[in-house]
Amino acid sequence: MFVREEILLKEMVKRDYARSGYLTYKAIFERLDKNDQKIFREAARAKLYSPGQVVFSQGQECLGIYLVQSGLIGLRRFDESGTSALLRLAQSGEALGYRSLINGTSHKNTAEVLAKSKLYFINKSAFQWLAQRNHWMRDCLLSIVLRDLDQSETTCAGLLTSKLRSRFLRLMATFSESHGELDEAAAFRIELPIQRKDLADLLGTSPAALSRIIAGLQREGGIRFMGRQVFVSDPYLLTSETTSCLDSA
Amino acid sequence: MFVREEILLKEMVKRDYARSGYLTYKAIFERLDKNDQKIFREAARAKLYSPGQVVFSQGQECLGIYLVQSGLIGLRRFDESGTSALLRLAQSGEALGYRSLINGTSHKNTAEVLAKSKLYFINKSAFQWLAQRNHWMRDCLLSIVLRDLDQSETTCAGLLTSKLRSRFLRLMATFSESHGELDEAAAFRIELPIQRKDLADLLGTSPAALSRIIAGLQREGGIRFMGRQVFVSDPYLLTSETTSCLDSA
DNA sequence: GCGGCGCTTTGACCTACGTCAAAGCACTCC
DNA sequence: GGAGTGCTTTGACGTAGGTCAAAGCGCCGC
Repeated sequence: MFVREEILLKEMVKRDYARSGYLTYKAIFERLDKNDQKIFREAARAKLYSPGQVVFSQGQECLGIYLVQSGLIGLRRFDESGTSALLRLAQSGEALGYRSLINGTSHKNTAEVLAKSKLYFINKSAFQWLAQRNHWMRDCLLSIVLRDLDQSETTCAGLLTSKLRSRFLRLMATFSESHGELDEAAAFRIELPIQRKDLADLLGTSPAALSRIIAGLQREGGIRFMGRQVFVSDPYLLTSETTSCLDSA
Repeated sequence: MFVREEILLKEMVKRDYARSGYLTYKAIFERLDKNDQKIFREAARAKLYSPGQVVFSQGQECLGIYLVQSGLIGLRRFDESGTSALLRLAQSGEALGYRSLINGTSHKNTAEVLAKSKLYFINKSAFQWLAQRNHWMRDCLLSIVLRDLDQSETTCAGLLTSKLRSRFLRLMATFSESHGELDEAAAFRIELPIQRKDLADLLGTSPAALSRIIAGLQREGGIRFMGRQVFVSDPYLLTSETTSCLDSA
């Protein structure tokens, strides 16, 4: 049992590394030639945002792309009746708004700031100029979009088949990859980047229901929640949970 | 009221037209030069499938792409515990499996035949050869994937915020675009392309629950279900329904 | 015609989750 | 310090929808 945990943790760290190696705008920037890097740099406008601010709104015309330098942005979709859901989070290295820019539509989602963030803005024409001259950028964008699509379909599948509890644990598992670290006291420590309300929106539930799920998990043991800190003493909790709870029987 | 219905129906037909004008593999084929069209034709292998057959399975290596000539294919995702969900449907004109081909991964979904279908198979190397020589194909693929991503995010948002009933009505609305027609008796007639069981899988529910939703709608009036035929006498049903039923108050 | 098979509907029951409101906490501002 | 504000948790209650099993209903082959 102990050995298996060791392996699991190494596995987690490895995945973490793989994740950071993902295609980011920085990788794209570095592939530009000197001249285009200059164009890029001159076009980029840095701006600081604080929580609650809106970067762009659903339905707005797309004026350019935003690159997340630091912080955390949430992409939210509103339906006709005004209710909304958090579709995904964008963190350091990711680009926002390029989709609408590519196919010339208005923004499909609202980008809202969840934590103090620094973004670079690059206007439409500069981006298109660069994309025009660097054909390989299309390929990069294609693989980014493919990855996003796969992620979206994965969460879709989760929503179609799994209960709240399972989805929450899976969400914790993904946070453990991006915001987790080994801990001497617990086996694993996760620093949640967002508040309960937003966690709830990400899971399509209410803060109240989420709170109960958390209380339940804590009662059962293996995991402890203190504000935004999560201590996982049984890492299998995060990976083992499947839809039908067959393994708990 | 009557006038508004007329407008709505015209609107629907217009959207239907727009939909058929979407980027399909046929459009791509027609843009190839004579020589590449020949390569394309020679590489394509036609095959007939009947309901229940599996075109390719999740986890399998991707050997090439499939083009739907006629019929209907469902893309299904299984999770670790074996439960599955129908993520989307692919009909005439659409391509399957190109995603895994582009980024060189194994298939993420299982393609299952929902209605008697004719597919063309194009092997990996022929496709890559064509894509190599025709750079604009990347752009086409990019916009196809962007559209798919938007669709996926839209259903995701629906799952996060809406109740079964609303999602079902929205599904009917999309079917009305692809499989609906004006009808002299009812205002609108939809021929559902799939059976209840699959409808349920598409909505992430059980056939039993779906059956009750249908019975309920029928009791309230404005829509009638007879097997796979749906008669909509109040087209607003399909579009008006939003999450919180504010408008029914 | 009859039985047999898969799909769909119905019924009865139960649970997960939504909703609303109150109370508990943490943080800031005065 | 105390009041105010926003987030989170808890409680009480209602309901949508899951589950299982039985019954209805085409549809096919014989």
